[in-house]
Amino acid sequence: MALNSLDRSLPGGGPYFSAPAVWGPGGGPGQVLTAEERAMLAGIATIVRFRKGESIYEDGDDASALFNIVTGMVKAYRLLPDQRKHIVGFLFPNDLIGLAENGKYVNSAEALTAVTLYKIPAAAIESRLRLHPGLDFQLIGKLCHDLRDAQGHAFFLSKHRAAAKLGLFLQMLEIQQAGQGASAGEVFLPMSRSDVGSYVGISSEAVSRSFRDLAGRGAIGFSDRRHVQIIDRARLEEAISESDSPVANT
Amino acid sequence: MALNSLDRSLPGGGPYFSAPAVWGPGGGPGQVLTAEERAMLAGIATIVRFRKGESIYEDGDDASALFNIVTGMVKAYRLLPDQRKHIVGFLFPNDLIGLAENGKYVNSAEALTAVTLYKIPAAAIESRLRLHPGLDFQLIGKLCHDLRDAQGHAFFLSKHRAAAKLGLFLQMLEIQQAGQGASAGEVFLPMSRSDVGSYVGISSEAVSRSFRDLAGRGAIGFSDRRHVQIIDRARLEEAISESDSPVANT
DNA sequence: CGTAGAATTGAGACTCGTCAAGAAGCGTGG
DNA sequence: CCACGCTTCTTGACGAGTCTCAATTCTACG
Repeated sequence: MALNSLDRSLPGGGPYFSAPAVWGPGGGPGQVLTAEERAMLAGIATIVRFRKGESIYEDGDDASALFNIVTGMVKAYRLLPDQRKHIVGFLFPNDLIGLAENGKYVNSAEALTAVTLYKIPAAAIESRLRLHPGLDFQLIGKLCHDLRDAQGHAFFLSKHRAAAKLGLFLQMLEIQQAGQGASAGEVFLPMSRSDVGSYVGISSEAVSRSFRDLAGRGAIGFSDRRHVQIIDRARLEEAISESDSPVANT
Repeated sequence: MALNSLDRSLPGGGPYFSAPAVWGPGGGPGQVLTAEERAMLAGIATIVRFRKGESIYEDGDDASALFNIVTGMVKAYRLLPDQRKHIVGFLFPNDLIGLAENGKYVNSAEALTAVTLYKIPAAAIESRLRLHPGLDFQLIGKLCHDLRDAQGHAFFLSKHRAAAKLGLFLQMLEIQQAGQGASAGEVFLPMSRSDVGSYVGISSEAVSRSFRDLAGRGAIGFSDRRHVQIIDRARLEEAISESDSPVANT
């Protein structure tokens, strides 16, 4: 519900994504596409929708398009040799998904909620980038951002206590969702406990237990299995930094 | 020693980096800079050297330049609030380091060995990118590559057994170093046990113990604390996949 | 050659993974 | 609308693996 009270109704103005400046001093919150750039992209993009649980693309498929999320949440995962899934990230409105390597997707994406996206054909991308020099700066900025996301993910995993990982995870989701207009302190968890566990590197049972512990400490509260509210930030921070990750002095 | 028998002597032909194609079917091993592009970069780049242990740049500094490693190895880390270090990656010849956000570096870099790099002033980058449309494709490719590296890092951390993490770590280093002309099966570890532990998410003691165990199994051997050889790849693989990471079905 | 830091090794505590059972939620179909 | 069944989630008990603390050995550098 509260996921996109952002002023961005579906028939809206075309693809949209932004990211902090890379080299410049960043004279503002973020670089954004110009109106012309958006219009150009809108000309080649189409709107597609997926229901909860549907697959958007799969690992190894030919990368026919790049997607720009308008509404909803998506999980990106990679299939391990033993058929299990490793969650590499969760994606939100304005995110760009479907980056490829050598023309093939390198992971799979599935809708966690109903999702609306702009689908931008891959064939059109490269040539358009040449014509619109500003665009690739956007893309570079976006990639840098994704890179930091991945490093943040690694940071979760480097924590050893389950409660610390989940605390950071909740903080990340809250920041994301606050940016989408959700009420502060409220976090929506559309993904399963298994997905959370796979992302932060613990078992689904440990997810349950640690959520319960955090709630017991008064740091968070559940109105529903999928809706958490952050009650006491100090206690949450405390849980995150208690007996931190191993080593690291040198 | 064996780190750069690659045909790339220091007075060489200027900055050099390559990465797999992103969207195209990738008609080859990698996109590389054209001779003109390298010449152009050489015109604005200078060569700098650092001794083992010296700091190349630090988190929060103004991002004055981008660096391209010619020779040597570098560690990138982030300082945690409690003054400890979290290793975010190890970098090798041809890697690009010093990406920034809003004009500030987002992590610190330190030489693990004697290092030679091209220093490319940040001020010159943006304008040059506009003049040379091919360059940003390079950069985009590079970023995608780094992104996958970070995801690979996350993958280490998602493994729970220490031996598995170290096995993957050794494989990663071997691949890197083989590309630099090192003899196959030989891995050089210029970083401390603490650095390794911080990177793969275990304590330095666990690094010691697990290396010993891997050696005991006959998977690897040490000629020296810093020089490992991979003796039995099958056994190494075995150690990596024994009782994999937790959960992940859904 | 001596000292400071790194690496190794050992012993004990604690967390989390695994296995297993029960509860709760969701969708389907009557 | 309710009943049914399946999946997901929660909770418990046990065991394995790693962290911590601490002592010892090794290495590198002055």
